[in-house]
This record gives sequence, structure tokens and C-alpha cells, in this order.
Amino acid sequence: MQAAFELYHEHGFEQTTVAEIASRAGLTERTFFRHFADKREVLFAGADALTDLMVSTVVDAPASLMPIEAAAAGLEAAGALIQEGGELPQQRQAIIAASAELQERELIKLASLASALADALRARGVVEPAAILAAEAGIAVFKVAFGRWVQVVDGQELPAVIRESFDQMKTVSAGR
Amino acid sequence: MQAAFELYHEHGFEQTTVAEIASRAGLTERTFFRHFADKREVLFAGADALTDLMVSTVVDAPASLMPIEAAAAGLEAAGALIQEGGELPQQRQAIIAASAELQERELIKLASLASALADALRARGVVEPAAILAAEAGIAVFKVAFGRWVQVVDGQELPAVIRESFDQMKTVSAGR
DNA sequence: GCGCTGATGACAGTGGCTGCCATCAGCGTA
DNA sequence: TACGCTGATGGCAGCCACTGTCATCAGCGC
Repeated sequence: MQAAFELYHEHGFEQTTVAEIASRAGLTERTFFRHFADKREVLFAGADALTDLMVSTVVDAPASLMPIEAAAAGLEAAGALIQEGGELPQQRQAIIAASAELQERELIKLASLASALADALRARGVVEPAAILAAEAGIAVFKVAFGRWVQVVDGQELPAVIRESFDQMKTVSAGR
Repeated sequence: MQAAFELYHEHGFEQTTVAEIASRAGLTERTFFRHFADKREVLFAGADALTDLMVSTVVDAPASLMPIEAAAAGLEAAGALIQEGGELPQQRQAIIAASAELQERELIKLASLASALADALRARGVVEPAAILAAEAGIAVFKVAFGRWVQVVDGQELPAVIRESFDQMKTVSAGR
């Protein structure tokens, strides 16, 4: 993972071959593919932990919370976890932003996150179509908030940006 | 396009080689790649027309419409265009649903649609963060509505499903 | 009949990814 | 201690998506 991260940063994702990554890591190409399904997956290795935290936060949230609020709580928790990564998330995002292939992979990870979020909401007793809509809307807010947080120079807290974006979404979707 | 569509339908996307597509179409593999950037792109050839229709509808919508309502109008127009395709959209979606690679490509097309939608809203004078949020929320609604429309057997109109989903989203995101 | 242009064929090459088999270190057990 | 098992790795051949390059060829204006 470290070797891949360095090489993607130095020469760009597409200019880096798996052979180079394996070589720097002191392994063979074959072994690389035993650890990662493909060349992109290296950058998304920690996604499961994020999903788990979000789901458990949603499931354990007070029953009094409305679906969209439970989703917000889960995504704020995920945001807090991301922020613990220091400057790594920003560097990772810079690599992703430079490659269409990686953006595709990120989008499907977010779609998987939305699916898990919808499941968590259903576990709270939320029925369709509210579960899917709240999940998709929540992920949409998360995408926008994360994008803002990555760009901004000053050290605003990611969970705060997420919460603020949820409030703005409420206003926008009300049509006012 | 027709050869690819048939083969993807008959044997699945991943089991189909470009050589087979080219052979059925009476061309060489090299010529296939002169018409389509890659093996997936064949299924997304008509996406530009959809984007154009959505954008022009949003730009030309009455100035009195709120951002989310303008987005809804644009996406309903896109839905109407899709519905003109007869049973093709459903068949296409069945192929996509069977392949993770194709789902990735579809998601990035939807992200591109969201970006175009945000631009169209900005052309209406909508400022940030309302433009991005309304665009992302609109695409989220569109995804859900399209998913419902594809599943449902009876002949409900796609634009009507989209409009209904927008209303439900309003309720959900209000937290009620 | 001539030259231009755009589309296609043909071919070699790169690199991501997989299947298969050999090797080897660690480890429990007779 | 020797044996056998297991899990991780190396090595290798091969498939296929995709690209660069050059030759060919049909159409078309002159």
C-alpha cells in the first residue's frame, strides 16, 4: 500500500505499473494481486471500516431521530473517522482527482455506502421509499461536504461541514 | 452498437470479447476502438443527447422556479426522452446490473450529468452551495426513480415517477 | 487520370489480470 | 526428530483490452 501510494503520487496512477509497485515493495506482481483485486483497490482498502462505523452509528442512534437525521449522524461519524487520517485523505483525493478510472471506483464505493446506509435505515424501521431517498440524499450531501472540506485551506472540521451541508440541503430541497 | 448489444445480452458483458463484437459487425477490432473509447462505452453512446435536453430544459425553465424545481423539470424531460426508447432502456439496464464494471461507468456518467445540471443551475443565477446541492439531490432522486421505473411491471410513466420521487424527497429531507 | 482525405485493415507491442504449479517457512503431531 | 499439513509466495504461460504505426483503398474534387 505504501509503495503504491508513493508511486501514484510521484508519477501518477496511470503511469505507474503494478510491476513497479511490487518491485518497490519487494514482492512480485503476482503477490500484489493476491492482496488487492486490482490496481485501483489499493487506494480504497480502508473503506470497510468507514462503512461499519457509519452503519453502527445509524443503527444505534436514538429512535426519536427522523431518517434523514439518523443518516446525518452516521455520516458525521464517518467524517470524524476520515479526519483522523491527517493529511492522507487530501493526498489520496488529489490522486483520485487526476484519474477517471479512480473516480469511477470511488463512485461505486460511495454507491455501496449508500446501499449500506439504506439497509441501516431499514433496520431502524424506516420503510420505502424513505430509506433509499434518505440514504441517497445523505450520500449526496456527504459528497458535497467532503469536496468542500478537501478544497478549503483552513482547518474546518469535516463533521461540522457535513452538518452544515445537511442544513443547507434541507433548505434547498424544500424549494425555498 | 447492435452487435455489441446482442452479444452482451446473449453471453454477458465480461464473457464477450471485442474481437467477437467486431467480427459480428464485419469489422476489425482496431476499427471498434476508433468508434468507441473502450468496451463499455458502447452502451453509453446516447448520453450526450440526454445531457443536452436536460440542460436546455433547466436553462429555459421559468425564472420563477426554485432551483430544485428547475432541476426536477430538467430531469423529467430527460425521463421522457428515455421512455421514448421503448424496451431498450430496460434491456440495457439489465446488462449493466450484471456487471460491476458497467455500473462504475454508469455512475460516472450520472456524476457528469450532475455536474452539467449544476452548471445549468448556475446559468440561472443560482449560487453555491444551492447549485451543487440541488444538482446532487436531483440526480439522487433521478437514480431512485429510474430504479423504480425499471423494476415495475406496469406501464407507469417515468416522468411521473420522477415527479413523485421529488415530492417524497421533499418530505424526507425536511425531517418529517 | 491525379492527388487528397478519411475510414479501414494489419500487425506488433504494452500492461492488467488469471490459472497453474513449484517452493518454502512455520507449526502441530507421532 | 521426522513427517505431513497449511498458507504465503515465486515463477511462468497465457488471455484480452487497448494503443501506435504504417499500408491500403474508396470516394471525390479537379
